[in-house]
Amino acid sequence: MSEPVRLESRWTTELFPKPPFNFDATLHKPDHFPAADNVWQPGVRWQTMLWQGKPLGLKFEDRGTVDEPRVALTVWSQTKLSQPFRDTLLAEIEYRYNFQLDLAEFYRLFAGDPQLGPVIGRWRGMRPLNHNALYEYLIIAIVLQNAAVRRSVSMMRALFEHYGTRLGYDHKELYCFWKPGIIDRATEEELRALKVGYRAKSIKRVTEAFVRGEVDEFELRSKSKEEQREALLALYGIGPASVWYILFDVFHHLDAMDHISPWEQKIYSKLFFDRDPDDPAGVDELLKTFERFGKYEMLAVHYIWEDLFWRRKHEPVAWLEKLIRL
DNA sequence: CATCAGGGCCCTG
DNA sequence: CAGGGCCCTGAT
Repeated sequence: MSEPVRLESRWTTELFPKPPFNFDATLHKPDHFPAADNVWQPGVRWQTMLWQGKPLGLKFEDRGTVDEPRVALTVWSQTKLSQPFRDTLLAEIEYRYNFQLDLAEFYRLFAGDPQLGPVIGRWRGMRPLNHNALYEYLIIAIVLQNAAVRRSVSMMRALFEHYGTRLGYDHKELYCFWKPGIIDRATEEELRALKVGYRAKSIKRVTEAFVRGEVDEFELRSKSKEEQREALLALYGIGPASVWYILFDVFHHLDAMDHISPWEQKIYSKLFFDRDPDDPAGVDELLKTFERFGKYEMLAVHYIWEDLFWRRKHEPVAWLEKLIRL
């Protein structure tokens, strides 16, 4: 394997998320599969990022408290970053990481909810976030389709190893996403050799749409949820399940709870109705119970879901283990 | 060893 | 609008 690209230039700044802010529960989601572009340990997250064509190595460090948040951000790069570049980078990070999200109303409305209230108590300051650009997230979504965790992990690793850029910074080596043009020049057969199966076609077609400039992530941000949904569904290989993830994670629609796949149905059914996963509550019944969370439907589900996976991180949750199949 | 279903999606009828 | 097929892989 060739030498990684060493990032020698370094710049440090500080970020001030809106309180309350829970660093670990925001920067690490225990239900996400591990990938070669990031590492987390309590209080620190290393994450690569491709911004305006430049591969960057980011390091976020918790330097505050839930009520007085302060995050040190160090950015490694190949060459010194200009002030305008730094400004757009910080604005992008603020957007993706949801640092200014105001959780006050959500907490006020649901602190007394018998199920959500205690979860909010445990995870005050947790917010949803997305580290990736839309294109990158679409690739992740494709790799998740019709595959269990282990397979998704191996497909993602193969893609990084073949098309990504290995970066060395802060004594870590991590992969950075590729520019769409790289995969646009690869053939479908070449992708299939990475054991992504029929997803090769979707990866090619989605990449092609970006290379042709048919998708503009920044323009989409200002569109309505329905317009975003329509634009995403128009992409080959992107269906309702992937769109549901993207509307919440990438476009921050806190109410986007409209899709329940069979394995998730079993888990929700146990969580919300304490039903045996082998005899789960119906999708309609589940969607109906989520309605009580109104415009925060998906945020509420996110809280309850993450609470479960954090619990699992500390001690195995017997009924859950057979449902997630590593 | 063989067969099968899966943390979707597309396409066909 | 229901249902078959698709790459692979692990489970049976």
